[in-house]
Amino acid sequence: MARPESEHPTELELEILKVLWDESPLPVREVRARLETEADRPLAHSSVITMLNIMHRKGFLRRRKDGKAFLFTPKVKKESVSGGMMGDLLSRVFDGSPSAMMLNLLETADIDADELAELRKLINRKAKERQS
Amino acid sequence: MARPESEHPTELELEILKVLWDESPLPVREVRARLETEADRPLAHSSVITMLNIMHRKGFLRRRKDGKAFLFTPKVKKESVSGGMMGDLLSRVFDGSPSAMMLNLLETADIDADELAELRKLINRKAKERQS
DNA sequence: GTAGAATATTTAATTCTTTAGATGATCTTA
DNA sequence: TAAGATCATCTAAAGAATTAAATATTCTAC
Repeated sequence: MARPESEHPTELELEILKVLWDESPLPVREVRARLETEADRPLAHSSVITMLNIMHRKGFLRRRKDGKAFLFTPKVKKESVSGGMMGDLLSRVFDGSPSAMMLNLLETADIDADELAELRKLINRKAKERQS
Repeated sequence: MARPESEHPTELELEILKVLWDESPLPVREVRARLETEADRPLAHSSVITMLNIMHRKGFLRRRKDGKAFLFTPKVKKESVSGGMMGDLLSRVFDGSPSAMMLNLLETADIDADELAELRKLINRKAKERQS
């Protein structure tokens, strides 16, 4: 009768993953500090522990005891999470059409000339790869 | 102490919006039928009403009485919702870098030669627009 | 050894999301 | 006009997400 647990990280979970992708392993205390300074998310110590444990249960993190404290490490790669979330949006919003998604990106995001050149390069590289 | 209401439609809300973007206005009964056939989402009549009313409260839908039944119409455009969700992902996952997002799309999605050509065309068109 | 610091565990409160039963109102038709 | 169909409202249940207080444990410094 309720929403099933998402396979993708939630808002806060993603913030925590970002902290740990940037550097890990980290103890709770450190994760808490960085959430405050880097993500402007000041949480109580116990809140952070709760989240970290939930994420451990979900399989997003690895947890290892170091003395009396736990150290946390991401178990999922940044690329795979991004890819999963992109794929999700691609299928749910754009009915699986990459060019529809791309078009939206071009229209919505404010992209300067350098970025456009960069994008063109990416496409050319991809086109070359395909030929092999 | 809890999660704030999202500015973007949730999973089920998006399915309902898709139905209504495809054709509207529609009465509850019709929305229900299409959710079952098109989205493989068989819900009780009252469940659909509840959702539609929530979405009305959130400002996603317009509601108008037709005889004894209500007719529902989207109040938000497909492009604006897609754009919002893309922008959200762009900032939250790719730190606002469109080319990082694009790269991910190219790597993850399985894009054929025609799609690639299409994407190149989109970029060229955008580049031309920028010059004006 | 005792006070305090640093940890983790337990518990729970709040809001959101999803689902739907029970009930009531109104219309149609036999 | 009474029964059934059709629709809305009210109510609520249960899981998910977010936050944190209260409590217990263990280490450290005096």
